[in-house]
Amino acid sequence: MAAHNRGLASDIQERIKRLIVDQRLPSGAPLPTETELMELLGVSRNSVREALKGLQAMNIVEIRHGFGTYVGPMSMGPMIEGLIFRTVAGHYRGEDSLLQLLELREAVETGLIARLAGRIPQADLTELDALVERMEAEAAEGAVRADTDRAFHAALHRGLDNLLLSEMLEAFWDAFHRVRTDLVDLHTDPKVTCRQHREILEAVRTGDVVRAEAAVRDHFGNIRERLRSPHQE
Amino acid sequence: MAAHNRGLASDIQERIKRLIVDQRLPSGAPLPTETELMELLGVSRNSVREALKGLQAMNIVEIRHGFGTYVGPMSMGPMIEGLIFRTVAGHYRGEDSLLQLLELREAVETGLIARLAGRIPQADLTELDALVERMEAEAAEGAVRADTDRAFHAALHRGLDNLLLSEMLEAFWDAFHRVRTDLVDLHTDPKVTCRQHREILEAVRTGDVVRAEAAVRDHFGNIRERLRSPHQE
DNA sequence: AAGAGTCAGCTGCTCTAACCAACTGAGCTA
DNA sequence: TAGCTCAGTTGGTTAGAGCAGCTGACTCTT
Repeated sequence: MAAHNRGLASDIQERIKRLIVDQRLPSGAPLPTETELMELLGVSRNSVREALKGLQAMNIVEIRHGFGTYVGPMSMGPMIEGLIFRTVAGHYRGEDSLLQLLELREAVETGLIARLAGRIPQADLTELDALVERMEAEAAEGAVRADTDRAFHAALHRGLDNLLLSEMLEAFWDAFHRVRTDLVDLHTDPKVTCRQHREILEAVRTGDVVRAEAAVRDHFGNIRERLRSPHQE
Repeated sequence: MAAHNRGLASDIQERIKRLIVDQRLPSGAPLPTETELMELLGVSRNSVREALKGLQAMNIVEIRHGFGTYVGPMSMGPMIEGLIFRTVAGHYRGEDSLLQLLELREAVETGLIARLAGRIPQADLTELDALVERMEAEAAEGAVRADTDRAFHAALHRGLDNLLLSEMLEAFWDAFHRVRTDLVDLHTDPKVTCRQHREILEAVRTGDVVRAEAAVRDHFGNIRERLRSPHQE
């Protein structure tokens, strides 16, 4: 039993969370209505709503106006928002928050590539081939679309069969991309980007762990260099 | 301008976030009181409070009863809670959520160790030595305290000079530890754990990248094996 | 009988107004 | 001067009223 000194709202949140865990409610399952919760927990409607707002912010519950309250997907969405806000706020204060975010991505992807090398399903390899080709076509026309880069990294990690890891990586990518487009202009050379993605793909295809790690480091190192110099306004 | 169709509370949250970013408010800076926000934004106190509850859940604001509302530390605290809840809920539904969490930690720490090898400040090395010794003393008496393990991993990554990374790793550690102690019993051999920590330390001290990576993988691999077999009730 | 429109009723959303509880700091007391 | 008290400020909680979105059954039309 926690949250005894931290206010009623926290207490209610804990009780609702317990309700979900104890009853093994899956994502999408309906929760009691506000009125029911109010009677069930013996608190006012307002307190119930404030508690739900907190849970909603963490994607633990999902509230649909005029319909009901449901167990949320518990995705990493809120973390993205939190990361973005933290990074933006830090950036404006002169911190190197965007660089820190990039280093985080680099650490995870570097740590994973060894496990991926030589173990990617054929289907995913085919998709990655198509993505690199699309990337090269887009590069020839000027710039690589953000979607394509995101899809490449997502497809790369699909073979891990680890939903948490995939979501986390996509969250980091999203946060980085949003802040990057809002705040700084990186001027990466699209052709270099393509070459680096192809290198990563070939390395994991052949199962060459060392080469794969080097390729990933190279890719991120490229962005990191661009990030270090020309971004202070 | 976003959040026009997602309710008043979201709208208010966006406006408060903008207030923080636009005015470059650092963590700990005071925000307007509820009454002031209510007048400033032209909404009822109730709506202001619901919006603040959401921001509080993400550590973007910090509310102190009878004192005021302040810019929050924007730490990873909420993410820990979210991760824990997600992992616990997933575990009870029969998913391998705890294993996924461990793999996430493994990925990050493995990806970082190469950057650390040979570059750890002498002061941190001294502290790590002391921690391993403490760990060995505790192992001799039965079991290694969780604090000690946490402190080792924290000290290891201090040299990175990346607050986001450090906080994220500690968040992962905390979430894993909380779920592990609540849900499963791993029965790791304390002496083996000690040996693995010492191996990691020696590898980074000598700057041997390959050995360091192997040591980290070995350490996590050990826990991973214990996790795979005997945990379904 | 089949389709479209309407409406009652659920649901969550917002507001107002009052009072409770925690903390601070000025002023009083010893 | 040290400590206490208390008024004022801030957030916490409750209550009740009315608004707004969604669903599904009912009705009217074809």
